[in-house]
Amino acid sequence: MHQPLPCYFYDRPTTLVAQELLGKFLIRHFADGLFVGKIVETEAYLGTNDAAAHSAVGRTKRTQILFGEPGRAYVYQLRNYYLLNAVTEGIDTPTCVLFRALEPMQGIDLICKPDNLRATKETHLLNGPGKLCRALEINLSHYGMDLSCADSPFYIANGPQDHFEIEATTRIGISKAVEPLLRFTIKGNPYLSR
DNA sequence: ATCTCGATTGGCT
DNA sequence: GCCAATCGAGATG
Repeated sequence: MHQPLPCYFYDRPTTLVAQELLGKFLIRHFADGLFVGKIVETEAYLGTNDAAAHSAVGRTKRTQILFGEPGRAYVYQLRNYYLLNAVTEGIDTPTCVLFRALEPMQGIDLICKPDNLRATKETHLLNGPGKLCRALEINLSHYGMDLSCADSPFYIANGPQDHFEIEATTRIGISKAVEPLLRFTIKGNPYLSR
């Protein structure tokens, strides 16, 4: 029923993919059931021409997946947290989209683990790139995972045909390439970060 | 081996 | 709004 988006969905300009991922579903398989979250906030990282992108300095062990096939998961660690991205565009184009916030749609009881109890409000459970990975148990073991495969622990699928307005703002938490409007949100959605 | 820094978060002023 | 926690990647020696 939740059909994964094909890998060619990601093989397009990253700013477009970042906007089109809004409203899509992230499906997470847990042993106890299925969690579904709607993507409500993303950021585009444009690779070689983007000083804020990890791949701006070139190919490293950490960033190698960005140079490969679109539709894979780029996961990396920042302090105590993991952050999830989807690789976009073609081979040797090291671009990606960061998943920054989800609106829970189904299976919210599956993610109310001890680490998340402090987030008493439902709107504060998945409203940040580190928080959503913690809640969904996403970590470095998912580095390079195929986001277009229904057998993966999690993948991206179409959501409902809702109408919403996309708002573009500056990206959060970076010190280089601050100006471009590469953060995209579903305008007015209550589950956004910040 | 050592140093610097960060696509964050939570707590405090 | 400010700041510390905390730790691996990447750069440098």
